[in-house]
Amino acid sequence: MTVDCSSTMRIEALQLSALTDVGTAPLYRLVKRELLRVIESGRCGPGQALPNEGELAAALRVSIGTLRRAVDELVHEHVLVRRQGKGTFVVLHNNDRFLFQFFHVEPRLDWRFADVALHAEYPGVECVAFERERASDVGAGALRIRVNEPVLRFDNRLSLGGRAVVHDRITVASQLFRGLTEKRLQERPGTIYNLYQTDFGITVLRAQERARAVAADRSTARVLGVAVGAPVLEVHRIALTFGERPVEYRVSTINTQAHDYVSVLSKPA
Amino acid sequence: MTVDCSSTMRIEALQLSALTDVGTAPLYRLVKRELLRVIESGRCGPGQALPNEGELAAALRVSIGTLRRAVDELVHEHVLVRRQGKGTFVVLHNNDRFLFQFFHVEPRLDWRFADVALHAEYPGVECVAFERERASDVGAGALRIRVNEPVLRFDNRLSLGGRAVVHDRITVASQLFRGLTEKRLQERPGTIYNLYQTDFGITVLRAQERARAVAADRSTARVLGVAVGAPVLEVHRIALTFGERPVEYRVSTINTQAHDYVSVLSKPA
DNA sequence: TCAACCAAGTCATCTATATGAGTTGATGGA
DNA sequence: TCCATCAACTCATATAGATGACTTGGTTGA
Repeated sequence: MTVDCSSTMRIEALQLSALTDVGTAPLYRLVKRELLRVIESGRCGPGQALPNEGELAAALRVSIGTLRRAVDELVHEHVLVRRQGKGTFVVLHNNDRFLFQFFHVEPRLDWRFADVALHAEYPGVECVAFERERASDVGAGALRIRVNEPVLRFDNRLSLGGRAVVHDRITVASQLFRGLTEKRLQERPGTIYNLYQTDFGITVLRAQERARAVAADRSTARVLGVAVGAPVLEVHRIALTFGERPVEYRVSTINTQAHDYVSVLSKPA
Repeated sequence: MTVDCSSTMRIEALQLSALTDVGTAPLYRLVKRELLRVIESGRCGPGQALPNEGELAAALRVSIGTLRRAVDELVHEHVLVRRQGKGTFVVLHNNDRFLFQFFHVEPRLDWRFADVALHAEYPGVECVAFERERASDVGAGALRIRVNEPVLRFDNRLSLGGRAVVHDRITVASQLFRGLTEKRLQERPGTIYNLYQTDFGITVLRAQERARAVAADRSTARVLGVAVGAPVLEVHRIALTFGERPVEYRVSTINTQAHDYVSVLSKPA
Protein backbone atom coordinates (compact mmCIF):
# COMPACT_ATOMS: atom_id res chain seq x y z
CA MET A 1 0.00 0.00 0.00
CA THR A 2 1.49 3.25 -1.07
CA VAL A 3 0.32 6.14 1.02
CA ASP A 4 -0.45 9.10 -1.12
CA CYS A 5 1.30 11.54 1.07
CA SER A 6 1.56 14.25 -1.49
CA SER A 7 -2.02 15.18 -0.86
CA THR A 8 -1.50 15.26 2.87
CA MET A 9 1.77 17.04 2.64
CA ARG A 10 1.10 19.87 0.29
CA ILE A 11 4.28 20.22 -1.59
CA GLU A 12 3.61 23.75 -2.66
CA ALA A 13 3.56 24.69 1.01
CA LEU A 14 7.21 23.88 1.36
CA GLN A 15 9.52 26.80 1.66
CA LEU A 16 13.00 27.27 2.93
CA SER A 17 12.56 29.68 5.74
CA ALA A 18 14.81 32.49 4.63
CA LEU A 19 13.75 34.31 7.76
CA THR A 20 15.41 31.94 10.16
CA ASP A 21 18.50 31.80 8.02
CA VAL A 22 20.85 32.52 10.87
CA GLY A 23 24.24 33.44 9.50
CA THR A 24 25.29 31.25 6.62
CA ALA A 25 23.76 27.92 7.46
CA PRO A 26 24.34 25.46 4.64
CA LEU A 27 21.43 24.93 2.35
CA TYR A 28 21.00 21.29 3.29
CA ARG A 29 20.43 22.32 6.89
CA LEU A 30 17.69 24.69 5.86
CA VAL A 31 16.17 21.82 3.93
CA LYS A 32 16.47 19.60 6.98
CA ARG A 33 14.78 22.16 9.18
CA GLU A 34 11.98 22.57 6.69
CA LEU A 35 11.44 18.84 6.55
CA LEU A 36 11.46 18.66 10.34
CA ARG A 37 8.95 21.48 10.47
CA VAL A 38 6.60 19.62 8.17
CA ILE A 39 7.01 16.35 10.03
CA GLU A 40 6.47 17.98 13.41
CA SER A 41 3.41 19.80 12.19
CA GLY A 42 1.84 16.41 11.73
CA ARG A 43 0.97 17.00 8.11
CA CYS A 44 2.89 13.81 7.48
CA GLY A 45 2.25 11.47 10.35
CA PRO A 46 4.33 8.53 11.47
CA GLY A 47 4.50 5.75 8.95
CA GLN A 48 3.60 7.96 6.05
CA ALA A 49 5.76 8.26 3.02
CA LEU A 50 7.35 11.49 1.96
CA PRO A 51 7.01 12.60 -1.62
CA ASN A 52 9.76 11.11 -3.73
CA GLU A 53 13.15 12.71 -3.81
CA GLY A 54 12.75 14.32 -7.17
CA GLU A 55 9.49 16.01 -6.28
CA LEU A 56 10.76 17.13 -2.90
CA ALA A 57 13.91 18.56 -4.39
CA ALA A 58 11.93 20.39 -7.04
CA ALA A 59 9.45 21.73 -4.52
CA LEU A 60 12.26 23.02 -2.35
CA ARG A 61 14.18 24.25 -5.39
CA VAL A 62 17.35 22.44 -4.46
CA SER A 63 19.25 19.73 -6.22
CA ILE A 64 18.52 16.15 -5.39
CA GLY A 65 21.96 15.77 -3.85
CA THR A 66 21.28 18.54 -1.38
CA LEU A 67 17.94 17.06 -0.50
CA ARG A 68 19.51 13.67 0.03
CA ARG A 69 22.06 15.14 2.38
CA ALA A 70 19.29 16.62 4.51
CA VAL A 71 17.39 13.35 4.49
CA ASP A 72 20.58 11.48 5.34
CA GLU A 73 20.90 13.41 8.56
CA LEU A 74 17.30 12.85 9.51
CA VAL A 75 17.73 9.15 8.86
CA HIS A 76 20.78 9.17 11.07
CA GLU A 77 18.76 10.80 13.81
CA HIS A 78 16.04 8.18 13.54
CA VAL A 79 13.47 10.68 12.33
CA LEU A 80 13.11 9.16 8.87
CA VAL A 81 13.57 5.69 7.47
CA ARG A 82 14.45 4.96 3.87
CA ARG A 83 13.41 1.87 2.03
CA GLN A 84 14.92 1.36 -1.36
CA GLY A 85 12.34 1.02 -4.04
CA LYS A 86 9.52 2.05 -1.73
CA GLY A 87 10.11 5.49 -0.37
CA THR A 88 11.14 7.49 2.66
CA PHE A 89 8.98 7.24 5.74
CA VAL A 90 8.48 8.99 9.02
CA VAL A 91 9.68 6.64 11.74
CA LEU A 92 7.33 4.33 13.56
CA HIS A 93 8.13 2.93 16.96
CA ASN A 94 7.98 -0.80 16.70
CA ASN A 95 9.26 -3.32 19.17
CA ASP A 96 12.58 -3.82 17.47
CA ARG A 97 13.39 -0.16 17.32
CA PHE A 98 12.35 0.24 20.92
CA LEU A 99 14.55 -2.62 22.06
CA PHE A 100 17.50 -1.35 20.13
CA GLN A 101 17.21 2.26 21.04
CA PHE A 102 15.63 2.53 24.45
CA PHE A 103 15.76 -0.74 26.33
CA HIS A 104 19.23 -1.50 27.53
CA VAL A 105 18.82 -4.19 30.12
CA GLU A 106 20.29 -7.55 29.18
CA PRO A 107 20.94 -10.81 30.95
CA ARG A 108 24.35 -10.90 32.58
CA LEU A 109 26.91 -11.85 30.01
CA ASP A 110 29.86 -13.96 30.93
CA TRP A 111 32.81 -12.64 28.99
CA ARG A 112 34.57 -15.92 29.44
CA PHE A 113 32.35 -17.50 26.85
CA ALA A 114 30.22 -15.03 25.03
CA ASP A 115 31.37 -13.89 21.68
CA VAL A 116 28.92 -11.13 21.03
CA ALA A 117 25.94 -9.90 22.96
CA LEU A 118 23.00 -12.06 22.12
CA HIS A 119 20.08 -9.94 21.19
CA ALA A 120 17.86 -8.80 23.97
CA GLU A 121 14.43 -10.24 24.43
CA TYR A 122 11.38 -8.06 24.67
CA PRO A 123 10.36 -7.73 28.30
CA GLY A 124 6.99 -8.72 29.66
CA VAL A 125 5.19 -5.63 30.92
CA GLU A 126 2.70 -5.35 33.72
CA CYS A 127 1.09 -2.15 34.89
CA VAL A 128 1.06 -2.06 38.69
CA ALA A 129 -0.17 1.47 39.37
CA PHE A 130 -1.90 4.36 37.67
CA GLU A 131 -2.55 7.70 39.34
CA ARG A 132 -3.47 11.26 38.50
CA GLU A 133 -1.27 13.58 40.49
CA ARG A 134 0.25 17.01 40.47
CA ALA A 135 3.80 17.59 39.41
CA SER A 136 6.42 17.56 42.13
CA ASP A 137 9.33 19.94 41.86
CA VAL A 138 11.58 17.26 40.43
CA GLY A 139 9.00 15.99 37.97
CA ALA A 140 8.11 19.51 36.90
CA GLY A 141 11.76 20.36 36.36
CA ALA A 142 12.31 17.27 34.30
CA LEU A 143 9.25 17.82 32.14
CA ARG A 144 9.68 21.60 32.03
CA ILE A 145 6.20 22.24 33.33
CA ARG A 146 5.07 24.16 36.36
CA VAL A 147 4.94 22.61 39.80
CA ASN A 148 1.44 21.32 40.60
CA GLU A 149 0.43 21.00 36.98
CA PRO A 150 -1.57 17.79 36.56
CA VAL A 151 0.47 14.75 35.57
CA LEU A 152 -0.15 11.07 35.04
CA ARG A 153 1.89 8.70 37.12
CA PHE A 154 2.01 5.03 36.34
CA ASP A 155 4.22 2.15 37.33
CA ASN A 156 5.26 -0.75 35.19
CA ARG A 157 6.98 -3.92 36.12
CA LEU A 158 9.13 -5.49 33.42
CA SER A 159 10.11 -9.13 33.41
CA LEU A 160 12.84 -10.95 31.57
CA GLY A 161 12.90 -14.72 31.53
CA GLY A 162 9.98 -14.80 33.93
CA ARG A 163 11.73 -12.76 36.61
CA ALA A 164 10.79 -9.21 37.58
CA VAL A 165 13.81 -7.12 36.71
CA VAL A 166 12.75 -3.52 36.24
CA HIS A 167 10.34 -1.26 38.06
CA ASP A 168 9.43 1.84 36.06
CA ARG A 169 7.87 4.88 37.64
CA ILE A 170 6.70 7.05 34.80
CA THR A 171 5.48 10.63 34.85
CA VAL A 172 3.97 12.49 31.91
CA ALA A 173 2.12 15.77 31.64
CA SER A 174 -1.63 15.20 31.52
CA GLN A 175 -1.98 17.96 29.02
CA LEU A 176 0.00 16.07 26.41
CA PHE A 177 -1.80 12.79 27.02
CA ARG A 178 -5.46 13.68 27.29
CA GLY A 179 -7.56 10.57 27.37
CA LEU A 180 -4.84 8.24 28.55
CA THR A 181 -6.38 5.74 30.93
CA GLU A 182 -5.11 2.71 32.75
CA LYS A 183 -7.24 0.54 30.51
CA ARG A 184 -5.78 2.00 27.35
CA LEU A 185 -2.32 1.63 28.77
CA GLN A 186 -2.83 -2.00 29.56
CA GLU A 187 -4.51 -2.87 26.30
CA ARG A 188 -1.91 -1.27 24.07
CA PRO A 189 -0.61 -3.67 21.48
CA GLY A 190 3.01 -2.53 21.32
CA THR A 191 5.44 -0.57 23.40
CA ILE A 192 4.64 2.48 25.44
CA TYR A 193 6.44 4.73 23.01
CA ASN A 194 4.40 3.22 20.24
CA LEU A 195 1.28 4.19 22.17
CA TYR A 196 2.58 7.71 22.68
CA GLN A 197 3.07 7.97 18.97
CA THR A 198 -0.03 6.38 17.53
CA ASP A 199 -2.54 7.62 20.08
CA PHE A 200 -1.10 10.99 21.08
CA GLY A 201 1.09 12.01 18.18
CA ILE A 202 4.18 12.17 20.33
CA THR A 203 7.32 10.69 18.87
CA VAL A 204 10.11 9.97 21.30
CA LEU A 205 13.35 10.59 19.45
CA ARG A 206 15.97 10.22 22.10
CA ALA A 207 16.52 10.14 25.83
CA GLN A 208 19.00 11.17 28.48
CA GLU A 209 19.68 8.76 31.29
CA ARG A 210 21.52 9.10 34.57
CA ALA A 211 22.23 5.93 36.54
CA ARG A 212 23.21 5.44 40.14
CA ALA A 213 23.37 2.62 42.67
CA VAL A 214 20.98 2.84 45.58
CA ALA A 215 19.68 0.59 48.32
CA ALA A 216 16.28 -0.91 47.62
CA ASP A 217 13.54 0.67 49.65
CA ARG A 218 10.59 -1.31 50.90
CA SER A 219 8.31 -0.87 47.89
CA THR A 220 11.07 -1.52 45.38
CA ALA A 221 12.14 -4.58 47.30
CA ARG A 222 8.62 -5.92 47.15
CA VAL A 223 8.13 -5.27 43.45
CA LEU A 224 11.49 -6.68 42.40
CA GLY A 225 11.63 -9.44 44.96
CA VAL A 226 14.91 -8.42 46.52
CA ALA A 227 15.84 -7.74 50.10
CA VAL A 228 15.29 -4.30 51.54
CA GLY A 229 18.62 -2.50 51.35
CA ALA A 230 19.94 -4.63 48.53
CA PRO A 231 21.89 -2.62 45.95
CA VAL A 232 19.78 -1.86 42.90
CA LEU A 233 20.36 0.35 39.90
CA GLU A 234 18.28 3.47 39.61
CA VAL A 235 18.06 5.06 36.18
CA HIS A 236 16.50 8.47 35.67
CA ARG A 237 15.38 9.05 32.13
CA ILE A 238 14.05 12.10 30.36
CA ALA A 239 12.59 11.20 26.98
CA LEU A 240 12.67 13.94 24.36
CA THR A 241 10.72 14.65 21.23
CA PHE A 242 11.28 17.18 18.46
CA GLY A 243 13.00 20.36 19.49
CA GLU A 244 14.48 18.66 22.56
CA ARG A 245 11.15 18.95 24.34
CA PRO A 246 10.82 16.55 27.29
CA VAL A 247 7.69 14.41 27.22
CA GLU A 248 8.32 11.72 29.80
CA TYR A 249 10.19 11.42 33.07
CA ARG A 250 10.89 7.91 34.16
CA VAL A 251 12.71 6.43 37.11
CA SER A 252 13.62 2.81 36.56
CA THR A 253 14.80 0.62 39.36
CA ILE A 254 16.67 -2.39 38.08
CA ASN A 255 17.57 -5.59 39.84
CA THR A 256 21.09 -6.19 38.58
CA GLN A 257 21.67 -9.49 40.28
CA ALA A 258 21.40 -11.32 36.99
CA HIS A 259 21.11 -8.49 34.47
CA ASP A 260 23.20 -5.58 33.30
CA TYR A 261 22.52 -2.08 32.14
CA VAL A 262 24.31 -1.99 28.79
CA SER A 263 25.83 0.99 27.09
CA VAL A 264 27.95 1.38 24.00
CA LEU A 265 30.37 4.26 23.95
CA SER A 266 30.61 5.53 20.41
CA LYS A 267 28.93 3.49 17.78
CA PRO A 268 30.06 0.34 16.04
CA ALA A 269 31.36 0.30 12.50
CA MET B 1 53.12 22.84 10.81
CA THR B 2 51.94 20.79 7.93
CA VAL B 3 52.94 17.18 8.15
CA ASP B 4 54.07 15.87 4.84
CA CYS B 5 52.18 12.69 5.07
CA SER B 6 52.31 11.88 1.42
CA SER B 7 55.82 10.58 1.86
CA THR B 8 54.87 8.45 4.81
CA MET B 9 51.72 7.18 3.23
CA ARG B 10 52.83 6.08 -0.16
CA ILE B 11 49.94 6.95 -2.34
CA GLU B 12 50.90 4.56 -5.04
CA ALA B 13 50.48 1.74 -2.55
CA LEU B 14 46.78 2.38 -2.32
CA GLN B 15 44.55 -0.12 -3.96
CA LEU B 16 40.97 -1.05 -3.63
CA SER B 17 41.09 -4.62 -2.54
CA ALA B 18 39.14 -6.31 -5.27
CA LEU B 19 39.85 -9.57 -3.48
CA THR B 20 37.79 -8.78 -0.43
CA ASP B 21 35.02 -7.37 -2.54
CA VAL B 22 32.35 -9.45 -0.90
CA GLY B 23 29.24 -9.36 -2.99
CA THR B 24 28.51 -5.95 -4.37
CA ALA B 25 29.76 -3.68 -1.66
CA PRO B 26 29.47 -0.07 -2.71
CA LEU B 27 32.62 1.55 -3.93
CA TYR B 28 32.76 4.05 -1.10
CA ARG B 29 32.91 1.19 1.37
CA LEU B 30 35.85 -0.32 -0.41
CA VAL B 31 37.50 3.07 -0.22
CA LYS B 32 36.71 3.25 3.46
CA ARG B 33 38.20 -0.17 4.09
CA GLU B 34 41.32 0.74 2.20
CA LEU B 35 41.73 3.92 4.20
CA LEU B 36 41.22 1.96 7.41
CA ARG B 37 43.80 -0.55 6.28
CA VAL B 38 46.35 2.17 5.71
CA ILE B 39 45.59 3.89 8.99
CA GLU B 40 45.76 0.64 10.94
CA SER B 41 49.03 -0.30 9.34
CA GLY B 42 50.49 2.72 11.03
CA ARG B 43 51.85 4.20 7.85
CA CYS B 44 49.90 7.27 8.80
CA GLY B 45 50.07 7.59 12.55
CA PRO B 46 47.76 9.53 14.83
CA GLY B 47 47.81 13.25 14.28
CA GLN B 48 49.15 12.98 10.78
CA ALA B 49 47.42 14.47 7.84
CA LEU B 50 46.11 12.41 4.99
CA PRO B 51 46.95 13.45 1.47
CA ASN B 52 44.45 15.96 0.20
CA GLU B 53 41.16 14.80 -1.18
CA GLY B 54 42.06 15.29 -4.79
CA GLU B 55 45.26 13.28 -4.55
CA LEU B 56 43.59 10.52 -2.57
CA ALA B 57 40.71 10.28 -4.99
CA ALA B 58 43.09 10.14 -7.92
CA ALA B 59 45.27 7.52 -6.25
CA LEU B 60 42.26 5.37 -5.55
CA ARG B 61 40.80 6.10 -8.98
CA VAL B 62 37.47 7.23 -7.61
CA SER B 63 35.71 10.54 -7.82
CA ILE B 64 36.19 13.05 -5.08
CA GLY B 65 32.57 12.65 -4.05
CA THR B 66 33.01 8.96 -3.46
CA LEU B 67 36.16 9.56 -1.48
CA ARG B 68 34.41 12.15 0.62
CA ARG B 69 31.62 9.75 1.41
CA ALA B 70 34.13 7.21 2.70
CA VAL B 71 35.90 9.86 4.75
CA ASP B 72 32.54 11.06 6.05
CA GLU B 73 31.90 7.69 7.61
CA LEU B 74 35.32 7.50 9.18
CA VAL B 75 34.84 10.95 10.63
CA HIS B 76 31.54 9.82 12.05
CA GLU B 77 33.27 6.87 13.63
CA HIS B 78 35.88 9.09 15.23
CA VAL B 79 38.69 7.61 13.17
CA LEU B 80 39.41 10.78 11.19
CA VAL B 81 38.99 14.45 11.90
CA ARG B 82 38.56 17.08 9.23
CA ARG B 83 39.70 20.64 9.53
CA GLN B 84 38.63 22.99 6.82
CA GLY B 85 41.53 24.68 5.17
CA LYS B 86 44.07 22.41 6.87
CA GLY B 87 43.40 18.83 6.00
CA THR B 88 42.09 15.54 7.27
CA PHE B 89 43.82 13.95 10.23
CA VAL B 90 43.98 10.65 12.02
CA VAL B 91 42.37 11.16 15.42
CA LEU B 92 44.36 11.96 18.48
CA HIS B 93 43.08 11.26 21.95
CA ASN B 94 43.11 14.53 23.80
CA ASN B 95 41.44 15.29 27.05
CA ASP B 96 38.34 16.77 25.54
CA ARG B 97 37.69 13.83 23.29
CA PHE B 98 38.30 11.44 26.15
CA LEU B 99 35.86 13.24 28.40
CA PHE B 100 33.23 13.40 25.75
CA GLN B 101 33.55 9.88 24.51
CA PHE B 102 34.68 7.70 27.38
CA PHE B 103 34.20 9.40 30.70
CA HIS B 104 30.57 9.52 31.66
CA VAL B 105 30.55 10.31 35.34
CA GLU B 106 29.08 13.68 36.25
CA PRO B 107 28.08 15.42 39.41
CA ARG B 108 24.49 14.75 40.38
CA LEU B 109 22.24 17.05 38.45
CA ASP B 110 19.14 18.40 39.99
CA TRP B 111 16.51 18.48 37.28
CA ARG B 112 14.58 21.02 39.28
CA PHE B 113 17.02 23.70 38.30
CA ALA B 114 19.48 22.59 35.70
CA ASP B 115 18.80 23.54 32.16
CA VAL B 116 21.44 21.51 30.43
CA ALA B 117 24.19 19.29 31.72
CA LEU B 118 27.12 21.47 32.58
CA HIS B 119 30.22 20.11 31.02
CA ALA B 120 32.10 17.53 32.97
CA GLU B 121 35.39 18.34 34.61
CA TYR B 122 38.47 16.29 33.99
CA PRO B 123 39.02 13.94 36.92
CA GLY B 124 42.14 13.88 39.03
CA VAL B 125 43.89 10.54 38.57
CA GLU B 126 46.03 8.67 41.05
CA CYS B 127 47.60 5.29 40.45
CA VAL B 128 47.13 3.13 43.52
CA ALA B 129 48.41 -0.21 42.29
CA PHE B 130 50.46 -1.76 39.51
CA GLU B 131 51.02 -5.48 39.11
CA ARG B 132 52.19 -8.02 36.58
CA GLU B 133 49.86 -10.96 36.64
CA ARG B 134 48.48 -13.76 34.54
CA ALA B 135 45.12 -13.52 32.89
CA SER B 136 42.17 -14.88 34.81
CA ASP B 137 39.43 -16.61 32.89
CA VAL B 138 37.26 -13.51 32.91
CA GLY B 139 40.10 -11.21 31.92
CA ALA B 140 41.25 -13.57 29.22
CA GLY B 141 37.75 -13.87 27.83
CA ALA B 142 37.32 -10.13 27.78
CA LEU B 143 40.66 -9.51 26.09
CA ARG B 144 40.42 -12.56 23.84
CA ILE B 145 43.71 -13.94 25.00
CA ARG B 146 44.51 -17.27 26.60
CA VAL B 147 44.15 -17.88 30.29
CA ASN B 148 47.45 -17.38 32.12
CA GLU B 149 48.91 -15.14 29.46
CA PRO B 150 50.79 -12.30 31.14
CA VAL B 151 48.80 -9.16 31.73
CA LEU B 152 49.33 -5.82 33.41
CA ARG B 153 46.95 -4.91 36.17
CA PHE B 154 46.78 -1.42 37.55
CA ASP B 155 44.34 0.49 39.68
CA ASN B 156 43.48 4.13 39.37
CA ARG B 157 41.52 6.30 41.69
CA LEU B 158 39.68 9.20 40.05
CA SER B 159 38.55 12.25 41.93
CA LEU B 160 36.02 14.89 41.07
CA GLY B 161 35.79 18.06 43.09
CA GLY B 162 38.40 16.68 45.51
CA ARG B 163 36.40 13.58 46.34
CA ALA B 164 37.35 10.06 45.32
CA VAL B 165 34.55 8.91 43.04
CA VAL B 166 35.81 6.13 40.80
CA HIS B 167 38.05 3.14 41.36
CA ASP B 168 39.33 1.64 38.12
CA ARG B 169 40.79 -1.84 37.94
CA ILE B 170 42.41 -2.09 34.54
CA THR B 171 43.75 -5.15 32.76
CA VAL B 172 45.70 -5.11 29.51
CA ALA B 173 47.71 -7.77 27.72
CA SER B 174 51.42 -7.38 28.42
CA GLN B 175 52.19 -8.30 24.89
CA LEU B 176 50.49 -5.20 23.51
CA PHE B 177 52.05 -2.88 26.07
CA ARG B 178 55.67 -3.90 26.28
CA GLY B 179 57.64 -1.42 28.34
CA LEU B 180 54.69 -0.04 30.24
CA THR B 181 55.81 0.66 33.78
CA GLU B 182 54.20 2.22 36.79
CA LYS B 183 56.49 5.19 36.42
CA ARG B 184 55.51 5.78 32.84
CA LEU B 185 51.89 5.43 33.76
CA GLN B 186 52.14 7.99 36.49
CA GLU B 187 54.18 10.45 34.50
CA ARG B 188 51.97 10.43 31.45
CA PRO B 189 50.93 13.91 30.46
CA GLY B 190 47.41 13.20 29.23
CA THR B 191 44.82 10.51 29.55
CA ILE B 192 45.47 6.79 29.64
CA TYR B 193 44.07 6.36 26.15
CA ASN B 194 46.39 9.08 24.98
CA LEU B 195 49.27 7.09 26.44
CA TYR B 196 48.07 3.92 24.74
CA GLN B 197 48.07 5.80 21.46
CA THR B 198 51.25 7.80 21.57
CA ASP B 199 53.46 5.25 23.30
CA PHE B 200 52.04 1.96 22.09
CA GLY B 201 50.28 2.80 18.85
CA ILE B 202 46.96 1.58 20.13
CA THR B 203 43.96 3.72 19.34
CA VAL B 204 40.87 3.06 21.38
CA LEU B 205 37.93 3.69 19.10
CA ARG B 206 34.98 2.61 21.15
CA ALA B 207 33.96 0.63 24.19
CA GLN B 208 31.18 -1.57 25.49
CA GLU B 209 30.06 -1.08 29.03
CA ARG B 210 27.82 -3.09 31.32
CA ALA B 211 26.74 -1.52 34.59
CA ARG B 212 25.29 -3.07 37.71
CA ALA B 213 24.70 -2.13 41.32
CA VAL B 214 26.70 -4.03 43.91
CA ALA B 215 27.54 -3.72 47.58
CA ALA B 216 30.94 -2.21 48.27
CA ASP B 217 33.48 -4.74 49.45
CA ARG B 218 36.15 -3.91 51.94
CA SER B 219 38.81 -2.70 49.53
CA THR B 220 36.39 -0.68 47.46
CA ALA B 221 34.96 0.85 50.56
CA ARG B 222 38.40 1.93 51.65
CA VAL B 223 39.39 3.42 48.30
CA LEU B 224 36.14 5.30 47.78
CA GLY B 225 35.57 6.18 51.39
CA VAL B 226 32.15 4.61 51.68
CA ALA B 227 30.78 2.11 54.15
CA VAL B 228 31.28 -1.58 53.50
CA GLY B 229 28.09 -2.86 51.91
CA ALA B 230 27.05 0.53 50.61
CA PRO B 231 25.54 0.36 47.12
CA VAL B 232 28.06 1.33 44.47
CA LEU B 233 27.95 1.20 40.71
CA GLU B 234 30.17 -1.34 38.99
CA VAL B 235 30.89 -0.77 35.32
CA HIS B 236 32.63 -3.39 33.21
CA ARG B 237 34.22 -1.95 30.12
CA ILE B 238 35.89 -3.55 27.15
CA ALA B 239 37.75 -1.00 25.05
CA LEU B 240 38.11 -1.84 21.38
CA THR B 241 40.47 -0.78 18.65
CA PHE B 242 40.39 -1.34 14.91
CA GLY B 243 38.70 -4.49 13.78
CA GLU B 244 36.75 -4.70 17.05
CA ARG B 245 39.83 -6.06 18.79
CA PRO B 246 39.68 -5.69 22.58
CA VAL B 247 42.69 -3.99 24.12
CA GLU B 248 41.63 -3.15 27.64
CA TYR B 249 39.35 -4.65 30.26
CA ARG B 250 38.37 -2.30 33.01
CA VAL B 251 36.13 -2.64 36.02
CA SER B 252 35.16 0.71 37.45
CA THR B 253 33.53 1.04 40.80
CA ILE B 254 31.73 4.33 41.18
CA ASN B 255 30.50 6.05 44.27
CA THR B 256 27.15 7.39 43.12
CA GLN B 257 26.22 9.20 46.28
CA ALA B 258 26.85 12.55 44.64
CA HIS B 259 27.56 11.58 41.02
CA ASP B 260 25.75 9.88 38.16
CA TYR B 261 26.70 7.58 35.34
CA VAL B 262 25.37 9.43 32.32
CA SER B 263 24.20 7.95 29.08
CA VAL B 264 22.51 9.42 26.04
CA LEU B 265 20.23 7.14 24.07
CA SER B 266 20.48 8.09 20.45
CA LYS B 267 22.35 11.20 19.61
CA PRO B 268 21.32 14.83 19.78
CA ALA B 269 20.48 16.86 16.71
C1' DT C 1 59.48 46.29 12.01
C1' DC C 2 54.93 45.50 11.35
C1' DA C 3 50.56 45.20 9.58
C1' DA C 4 47.67 44.66 5.54
C1' DC C 5 47.06 42.17 1.71
C1' DC C 6 47.15 38.50 -1.45
C1' DA C 7 47.58 33.82 -3.32
C1' DA C 8 47.66 28.99 -2.99
C1' DG C 9 46.10 25.05 -0.81
C1' DT C 10 42.66 22.75 1.81
C1' DC C 11 37.94 21.10 2.91
C1' DA C 12 32.66 22.43 2.40
C1' DT C 13 28.76 22.95 -0.25
C1' DC C 14 25.88 22.69 -4.34
C1' DT C 15 24.54 21.34 -8.87
C1' DA C 16 23.62 18.18 -12.76
C1' DT C 17 23.48 13.80 -14.66
C1' DA C 18 23.90 8.86 -15.26
C1' DT C 19 23.36 4.12 -13.94
C1' DG C 20 22.12 0.36 -10.75
C1' DA C 21 18.98 -2.04 -7.53
C1' DG C 22 14.70 -3.05 -4.97
C1' DT C 23 9.46 -2.93 -5.12
C1' DT C 24 5.06 -3.08 -7.04
C1' DG C 25 1.42 -3.81 -10.08
C1' DA C 26 -0.11 -4.78 -14.76
C1' DT C 27 0.14 -7.69 -18.65
C1' DG C 28 -0.20 -11.78 -20.90
C1' DG C 29 0.51 -16.48 -21.93
C1' DA C 30 0.22 -21.44 -20.28
C1' DT D 1 -6.29 -19.59 -12.41
C1' DC D 2 -1.58 -19.05 -11.95
C1' DC D 3 2.78 -17.57 -12.72
C1' DA D 4 6.44 -15.34 -15.46
C1' DT D 5 7.64 -11.16 -17.37
C1' DC D 6 7.88 -6.47 -17.85
C1' DA D 7 7.49 -1.54 -17.00
C1' DA D 8 7.29 2.17 -13.82
C1' DC D 9 8.43 3.95 -9.79
C1' DT D 10 11.34 4.32 -5.77
C1' DC D 11 15.98 5.01 -3.41
C1' DA D 12 21.34 3.99 -3.90
C1' DT D 13 25.58 4.84 -5.87
C1' DA D 14 28.95 7.20 -8.69
C1' DT D 15 30.81 10.89 -11.54
C1' DA D 16 32.31 15.69 -12.93
C1' DG D 17 32.62 20.23 -12.14
C1' DA D 18 31.81 24.89 -10.02
C1' DT D 19 31.89 27.97 -6.21
C1' DG D 20 32.64 29.29 -1.35
C1' DA D 21 35.13 29.40 3.11
C1' DC D 22 39.11 28.64 6.06
C1' DT D 23 44.17 28.47 6.88
C1' DT D 24 48.75 29.48 5.95
C1' DG D 25 52.61 31.79 4.47
C1' DG D 26 54.71 35.11 1.64
C1' DT D 27 54.70 39.80 -0.30
C1' DT D 28 54.21 44.53 -0.15
C1' DG D 29 54.14 49.00 1.46
C1' DA D 30 54.05 52.34 5.28
